Amino acid sequence: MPPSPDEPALAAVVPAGAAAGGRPASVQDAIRRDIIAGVLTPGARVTEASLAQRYDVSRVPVREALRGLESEGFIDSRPHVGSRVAPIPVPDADDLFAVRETLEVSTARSAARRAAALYSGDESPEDWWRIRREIAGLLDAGDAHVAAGDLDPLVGINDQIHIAIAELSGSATMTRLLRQLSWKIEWLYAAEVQPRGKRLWPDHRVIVGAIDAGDGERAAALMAAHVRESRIGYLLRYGVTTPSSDPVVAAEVARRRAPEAAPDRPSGRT
Amino acid sequence: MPPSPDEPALAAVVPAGAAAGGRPASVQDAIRRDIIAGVLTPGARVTEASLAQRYDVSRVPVREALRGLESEGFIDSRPHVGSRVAPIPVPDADDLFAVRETLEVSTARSAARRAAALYSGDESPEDWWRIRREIAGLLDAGDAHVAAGDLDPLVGINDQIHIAIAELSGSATMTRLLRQLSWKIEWLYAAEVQPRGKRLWPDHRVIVGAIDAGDGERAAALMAAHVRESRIGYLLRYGVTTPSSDPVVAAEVARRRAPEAAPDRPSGRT
DNA sequence: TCAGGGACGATTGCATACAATCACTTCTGT
DNA sequence: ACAGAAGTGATTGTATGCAATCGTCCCTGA
Repeated sequence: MPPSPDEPALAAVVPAGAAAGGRPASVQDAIRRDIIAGVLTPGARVTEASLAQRYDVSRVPVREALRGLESEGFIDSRPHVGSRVAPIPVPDADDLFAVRETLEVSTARSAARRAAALYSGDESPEDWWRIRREIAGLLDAGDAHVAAGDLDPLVGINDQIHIAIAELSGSATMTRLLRQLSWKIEWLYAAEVQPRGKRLWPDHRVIVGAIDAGDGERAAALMAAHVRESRIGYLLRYGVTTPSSDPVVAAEVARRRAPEAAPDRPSGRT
Repeated sequence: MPPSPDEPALAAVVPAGAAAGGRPASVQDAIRRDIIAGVLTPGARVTEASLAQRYDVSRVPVREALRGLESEGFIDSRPHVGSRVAPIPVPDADDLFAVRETLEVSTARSAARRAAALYSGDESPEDWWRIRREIAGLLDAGDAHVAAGDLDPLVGINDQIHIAIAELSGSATMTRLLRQLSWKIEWLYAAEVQPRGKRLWPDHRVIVGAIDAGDGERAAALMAAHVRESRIGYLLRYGVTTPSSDPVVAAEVARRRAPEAAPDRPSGRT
């Protein structure tokens, strides 16, 4: 049961970052976005003064932003010395995906259970439909981009859908953790050169469908397969040599890597 | 192979929090500690001025601390209005333990693998032995407390051991995530009235032994069983009614709850 | 008696100014 | 020529002061 699509769908793509909100959180978001986007490269020295000038604020909001980014792992800073952009956590990629799998499976299951409770009239949270509409808009926006062959925005939209599903689960704690994790994983993707495939995109509608149906176990299973697939895809494309901590994932990576070089590539090169 | 125990072992218990370090992070740590300890109760209004007076600093460090605590989920704050201590995430308990399980299994495995690489002479990180000594001290300290029947400090020591194992894994990202998770779980325990059992304490030496032996899969399996057991224990003691998202855990909770009321209690009360 | 509007108090958000600390350079002595 | 130490510049850490914003109380009017 899709919600009323009378809201402007594409608008949901923009406000995720919250650019000029006047709050220091926006400075933190802005810096983080620049780090993830590669504008601020790992190892680069960042002084409070330069950031203050760059984002046209005083040093105070910059300081608060830097502290937050430090606790998120994007900034390494030493007292009285200064701050640097942290290295991209490529060695942690497999583990990050593993944690994400656990998190998202939980949130998908909870979201579906909450949907079931909603339809049976047990509770009617006001946020539900707003988030549900936002997801509908994101799905449509992603479809449009896929149809247009413009795959770059898909990474961000993808993350927003997953976070919105977490919000649907009603757990602020899980949503917060997942958001942090998504930033890290987005950063990982930024370190990669090859474009991401669009093969996994249709999964989202199926997962949201399971949530709408209130089928917790199905939503969980679908989400598990979805995240696992993206994990395998990342490990394959990035050419991570150390085997995954998950035996199933490791085996699948090995299997796909072994027989023919690259199915996508025209001429296989051993 | 236990490391040289010539260092002051008990000293490792104290500096984990880092009380008066002069840095704003210490203010953040102090406030978080008070929240977890229950000094600042959930829902309590906290103004920057009152906190500044309480910790004898200016409003600026307090502001930075509040921002950090907000992104960690300990503080809910609204712009221009104020901040409150967030509610204890009891509904997320099962999920938090699930994520912790994934995280810790990964860190234990990585730590053991790194130990194996260390013994084969591939690399010799300088931090390794320092952390390994710290763990040894924590294990001894915990043993002493257990022998003395003083179980209260065990919760903190327990967390420190798990975090130290994460540090042993060499992944700053995983360590950071786990630290955040540990704070949350410690907070959950603070909401509980019954004392924690000491039954799981001996597990730690076995896990560390597997790490020392460089046996990654054994360390991972042991850690999985250990965290799962603490998860079951929490769900049982706290009387969480909704079944765990993990079928195995849910079944075990149901099984132990069904037959006799409470094996620990002298006179079972249905 | 109750609804609506305006003013006040309190608190946050921000910018500026100053003190403390560290890294680097340069100077001196052997 | 080289080692060590003091000075200097830059950057962070903190305090104070002011402006913007929100919640609340009270006042006015019907």
